[in-house]
Amino acid sequence: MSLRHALLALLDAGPMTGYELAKQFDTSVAYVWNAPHSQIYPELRRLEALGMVVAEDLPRGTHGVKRAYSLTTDGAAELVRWVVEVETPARPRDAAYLKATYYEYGSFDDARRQFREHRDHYRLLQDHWQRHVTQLERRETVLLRQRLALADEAARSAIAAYKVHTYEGLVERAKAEVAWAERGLDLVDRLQRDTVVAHDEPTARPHVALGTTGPPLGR
Amino acid sequence: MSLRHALLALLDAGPMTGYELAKQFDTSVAYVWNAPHSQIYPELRRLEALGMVVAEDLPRGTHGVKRAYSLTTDGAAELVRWVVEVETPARPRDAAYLKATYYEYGSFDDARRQFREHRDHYRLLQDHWQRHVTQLERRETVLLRQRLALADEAARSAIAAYKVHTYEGLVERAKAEVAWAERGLDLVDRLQRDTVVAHDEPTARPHVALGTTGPPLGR
DNA sequence: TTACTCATGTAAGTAGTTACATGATTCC
DNA sequence: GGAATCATGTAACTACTTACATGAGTAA
Repeated sequence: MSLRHALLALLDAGPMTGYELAKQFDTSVAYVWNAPHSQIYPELRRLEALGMVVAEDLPRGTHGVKRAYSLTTDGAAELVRWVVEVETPARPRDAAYLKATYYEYGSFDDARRQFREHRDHYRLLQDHWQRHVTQLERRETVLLRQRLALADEAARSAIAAYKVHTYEGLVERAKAEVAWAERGLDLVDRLQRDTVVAHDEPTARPHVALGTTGPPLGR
Repeated sequence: MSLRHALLALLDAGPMTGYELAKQFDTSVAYVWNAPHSQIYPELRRLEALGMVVAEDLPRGTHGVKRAYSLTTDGAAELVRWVVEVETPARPRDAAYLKATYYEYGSFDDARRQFREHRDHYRLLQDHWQRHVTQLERRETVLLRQRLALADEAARSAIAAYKVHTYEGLVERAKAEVAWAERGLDLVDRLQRDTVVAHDEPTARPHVALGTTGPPLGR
């Protein structure tokens, strides 16, 4: 249940509305944890019911109202509890790698397309993450500044350093994915050189048991 | 919806019962995609209803029956369609990295514990994946042998090579995670050297807005 | 007879996705 | 007046988790 804790952590930088929180999930936090507003608003209501945040109704314009949420001591305690807690890691579930295991069902060109998409995707992510590292190092992000302004002198370097370390790790991860995809492209070239299969023909076909054409009942 | 396709791919090696499929998810496939039997049995029934697999009732012992599933042509077509399709990558959702962004809420010792757990976890995974690579290279896994036996001469090297490449990628990934955790441990040492904070004291504390101790209404 | 593996399910709950829905404010 | 942004929700659905439930077969 990390959405909850991501929200609590964001609110530690200061009161925010659901809309502002959702924007954070679209920008800075987005590349570590992603959540749509349809998940955020109900979760804020739950956190409020649990006493972990309090909402203040703020006027906007003449008729409008918005709700700014802030951390309570209970919310702060839950945030600390979560950070200290050692969780059992989530079970692996990687659609791209699962699929890569079965690229032989497509043609060499199909495999190449997949690897290229993978490479391009992680190049973009690498760029995003790298940018974020730079911003953190220069203390350019609003959220980090707010956190640093509220923090003890002694804590400041650690607050920034952990964030930099995390995003640097993500940059390394992205680089590894790009390298994997590039090695994949080389592999496809090698496989094709060693075979007579046309570049746009499936390399292998699934094996269907005889007489199992599926029920003629229609589906 | 990769569970479906993982099942179809596994069934391409030959007919299997739900139980046998679940075992595959506990062993070989487990470190790429994981699914409990409570998810597998209903999905097999759905695939049957869609005509993508057919079930055969096999006797076991004197009274027992078991259902062995095999691919239909529709199932095989769906498998190929999935492999060729380019999917939009899943939104990032990494609980460990999200938490690492906020290690300052714990003590230096807490951060060290987290990094050590991370390192140890990925060392184990690296080992599992490395073993699997070796087994694939030696053609020792049952599933791979069955696939190779059914396949064209020309396709054989590709079938094995894609799998080896995938698991080698996972090994690299695990190494990167171990390295990240080790750099994290170094970082904690450096941070501690530069500070007066005791090793078991929180580095920073969440900032609670004044007067927001939570509703006294109880929760 | 006891313990283990084989075998197949259901049920309740949580988390996440996608789409629908509405209205105010601000800036051009 | 219209478009973009601010702002807050609901509803239906899918995927996954955890726990409950049951029973046959096999080997010590």
